[in-house]
Amino acid sequence: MANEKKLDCVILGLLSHEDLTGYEIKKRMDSALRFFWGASFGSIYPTLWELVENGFAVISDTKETERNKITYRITSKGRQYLKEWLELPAVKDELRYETLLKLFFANESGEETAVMHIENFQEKIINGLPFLKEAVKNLERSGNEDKTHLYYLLTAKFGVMVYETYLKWCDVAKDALKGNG
Amino acid sequence: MANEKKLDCVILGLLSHEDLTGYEIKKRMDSALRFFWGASFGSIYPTLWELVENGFAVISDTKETERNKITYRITSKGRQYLKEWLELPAVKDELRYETLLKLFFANESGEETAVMHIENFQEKIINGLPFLKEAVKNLERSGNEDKTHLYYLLTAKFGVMVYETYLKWCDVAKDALKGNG
DNA sequence: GACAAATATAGCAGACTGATATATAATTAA
DNA sequence: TTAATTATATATCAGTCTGCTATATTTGTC
Repeated sequence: MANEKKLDCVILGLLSHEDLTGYEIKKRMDSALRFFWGASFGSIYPTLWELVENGFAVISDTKETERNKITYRITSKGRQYLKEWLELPAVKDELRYETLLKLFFANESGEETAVMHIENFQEKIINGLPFLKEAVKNLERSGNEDKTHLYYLLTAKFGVMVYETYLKWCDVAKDALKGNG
Repeated sequence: MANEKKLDCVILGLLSHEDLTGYEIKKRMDSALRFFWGASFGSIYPTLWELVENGFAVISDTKETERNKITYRITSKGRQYLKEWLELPAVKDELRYETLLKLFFANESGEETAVMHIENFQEKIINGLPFLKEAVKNLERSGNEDKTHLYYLLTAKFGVMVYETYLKWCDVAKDALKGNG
C-alpha cells in the first residue's frame, strides 16, 4: 500500500543535478545509470507530469522557444522529497539474468546451447566494459573536488569489478562444460 | 508485440524436473532461482492456468485426495515449447540495485547516509552467501553423474563469485568515503 | 534540397509485483 | 484435548513498468 514507486525519485535525483527534458533523462538512464537501473519513455513522461502535479518539479521556461521541448526543474519541495527517500534503506536489490535462467534449465536444450548462452553473455560483457572503465578513468582524473563525482565513481567501480568477475565466471563455466563433453 | 512473457517458460523449466503445485513452484523460485530470477504468487497462479489452457501442462491427479491442492505436470507439447525458448538467445540480463541508485545520488543525502547504504548492502550479502556456498558444496559433492546438477552448480558458482566481489567493493567504497570525511 | 539521424512527446496492451484475503492441514504448547 | 501458531495452498487486484508503436520536428550531411 505504501509508495513502491521508485521512478519519481530517480528522476528527481537526475533533476537535482541539472534541469532536463524527458528525452535527456532517458539518455542519462541509458548511460550513467544503465548498469544498475533502467526506465522506458513509457514511464518517464507520465512520471514527469506526476512530479509537476505534486509540486516536486516545475516546467522551466528558459529558452522555451529554442525548440518545442519541455524542460523540468526540481523544486525545493521535490528536493526534500528526494532527500527523505534517499535516507530510507534500499529495498529492491536484485538481478534478473535470463542467461542464468536458460543455463539452469539447459538439461532440456543440451550442452551446445548452454555454451552458446555463456558465449553470448561473455560478448555482451566485453562490449559493456569499456564504457565503465572509461567512466572510472575520467572520474578518477577529475579528482574529488566534487562529491557528485565520487559517488558516480563508486558505482562505476562496482560495475567494473562485477563485469570482470562475470568474465572470470564465463571461463570457469565453459571449462566445466568442455571437460564434460 | 511478440511474446515477452518469461514466467510461463520458467515454470515449465521447473516442471520439466518434477511435478509441482503453485506453492512448491514459489518455493523453488525463492531458493534455487532466488539469486537470478523471482516471481510472485500473483503471477504464478494465473500463468499455471494459462499453461493448462495452452496444453503445455496438465493437472496431475495422483494423490488428489492427499490435500486439496493442484499439482501440475508438463506435457510433451510443453516440453517442446520450453526447448524452443531455451534455444533462443537471452534478452533480459539486468541488475536493479536500489543501493547503487541511492549511492549515486548521495550528494543530496550526505556521506553518513551513503555509508549506511553500503553497510546495509554488505550485511544482506553476508547473509545471502552461506546459502550459495552450501549449494556449491553439495552440488560439487554429488558429482557430475547428473547434468541437471552441473547446470545448477554453474549458476550457484556465479552467485558465490559475484557476492564475494560485492564484499570486496563494499570495503573499497567505505575506504573511499572515509578517506574523504 | 533531399535524406538520414537525432530529438521530443504520447499512448497503450500486456507483464509482474506486492499486498490482501481466505481456507485448510500440521505442529507445538498449555 | 484443545488452543494457538505455523506452513501449505489458492485467488484477486491496484498500481507500476516495459516494450512497442505512432507522430512530428530539428539538425546534420552529401
